[in-house]
Amino acid sequence: MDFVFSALSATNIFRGLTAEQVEELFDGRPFRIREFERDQYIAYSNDSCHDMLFVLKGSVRGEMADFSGKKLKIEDIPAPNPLAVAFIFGRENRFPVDIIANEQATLLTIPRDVLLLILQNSKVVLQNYLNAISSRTQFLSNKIRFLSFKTIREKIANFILSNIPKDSNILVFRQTQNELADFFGIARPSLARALAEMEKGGLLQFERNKITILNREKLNKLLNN
Amino acid sequence: MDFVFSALSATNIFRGLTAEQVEELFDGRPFRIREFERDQYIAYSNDSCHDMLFVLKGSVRGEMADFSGKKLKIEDIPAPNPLAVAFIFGRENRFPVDIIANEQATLLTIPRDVLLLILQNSKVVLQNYLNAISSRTQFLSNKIRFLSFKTIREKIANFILSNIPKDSNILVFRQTQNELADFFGIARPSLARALAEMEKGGLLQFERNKITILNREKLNKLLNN
DNA sequence: TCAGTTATGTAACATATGGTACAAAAATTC
DNA sequence: GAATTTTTGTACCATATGTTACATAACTGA
Repeated sequence: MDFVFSALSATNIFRGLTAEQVEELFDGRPFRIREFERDQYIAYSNDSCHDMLFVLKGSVRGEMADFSGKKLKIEDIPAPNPLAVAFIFGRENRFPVDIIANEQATLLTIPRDVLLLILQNSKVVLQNYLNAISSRTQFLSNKIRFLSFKTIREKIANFILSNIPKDSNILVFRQTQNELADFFGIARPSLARALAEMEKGGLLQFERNKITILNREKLNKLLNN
Repeated sequence: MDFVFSALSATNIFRGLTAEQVEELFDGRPFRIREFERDQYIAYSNDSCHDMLFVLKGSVRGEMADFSGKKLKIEDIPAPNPLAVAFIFGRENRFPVDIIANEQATLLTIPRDVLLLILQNSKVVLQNYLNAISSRTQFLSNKIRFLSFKTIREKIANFILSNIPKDSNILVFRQTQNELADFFGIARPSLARALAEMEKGGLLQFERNKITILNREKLNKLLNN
């Protein structure tokens, strides 16, 4: 049972506490440990969600099921990590995804009420929890902001200006053009073409995975036409 | 000063408490009231965010400033409502937007530490707060899901299947096609054309603002090509 | 060094969507 | 109910992006 608390103390939610302090916080309150086999369903999309889950061992994935039941997108969550932090609370507290074990996995289940008690009893955990959920919101906000750029050139300009060091005009990206194109949700040749056109237009120079900004003004302008 | 607590008790964060109970919770802890004129800046994008804000009177707006400083998008927040619930916590606790008064407005400022204390002292407020921030996450998740549909037909299929009553094949929408097109982020004639094509394909029938599903199968298929 | 593999640059074509325009239909106002 | 405004349906064209294909360049492992 010891490993439960030490695994928990390694999560972002209980960060800053020792295994002993975590154990103290639980103070004998109920939780459940469950084992899952590879490909076993842990929760179904649309299930209502009363408990907080932690992956203690192994890893699980979230699959977005669609109207006809076919799988769509995947998110992997390795141990030790909390699961769906934002879905226990909120108006529609249902799982938006199927949760499935990638391999033999150990999960911890904490009833929402117990979680609430813990949050009230530990300022550290409360702050960690708020941080986690807030970071997620901010992550999603950025994602939406990114998706709101319509043209490929806008996406490129946004990517460059967001990732380039403040004191330099050179950006070297680690991804391949293919990965970048996937990240942008566009086709690879379209990315190459757009870069080539921007080069022709005197905005930048590029060579494989190195971009040099030539005209920051114009790049900026692209983003608020 | 009474109106402060009664305004607060009308927000989703203090819902369920009377003005007196809210006052008790504050227990003399510090907060600040500030007045703003129309078009006055309340916070600048990228300012770090130490305090929670409540709009007590009037209304404010969030404007996303872009790299070159020009405005982009707008979100209106009327009184009485909390402001940027998710930005006080999290990794990058900075305002992602400029906050500007739409009219004469009264704002309440609560230091983060005081907020944390209140969250620990009131299970109701804590739960409300978690609900608020979770709902926002879920809202954003749905938004992203929606944005991930690329073609207009996919968007339409998703819209129909999400909004149609379970026991019926008829969807009547209140918006004009123009509003719907804006919501989808597409041009109005493109929406009309897509609907006409789907009608030709035998997926649905439509007439002004009434859509009848003819082939639910095919609509489903559109969403997981 | 060489052979094989992967990544990149580019071209030709197909297609989806945006922009514009306009007529018909419906709704609104007087 | 006539006049005006808004909404809808549709056509035409311009353009951005996807698709496919292929040649070249860079990388990788023996």
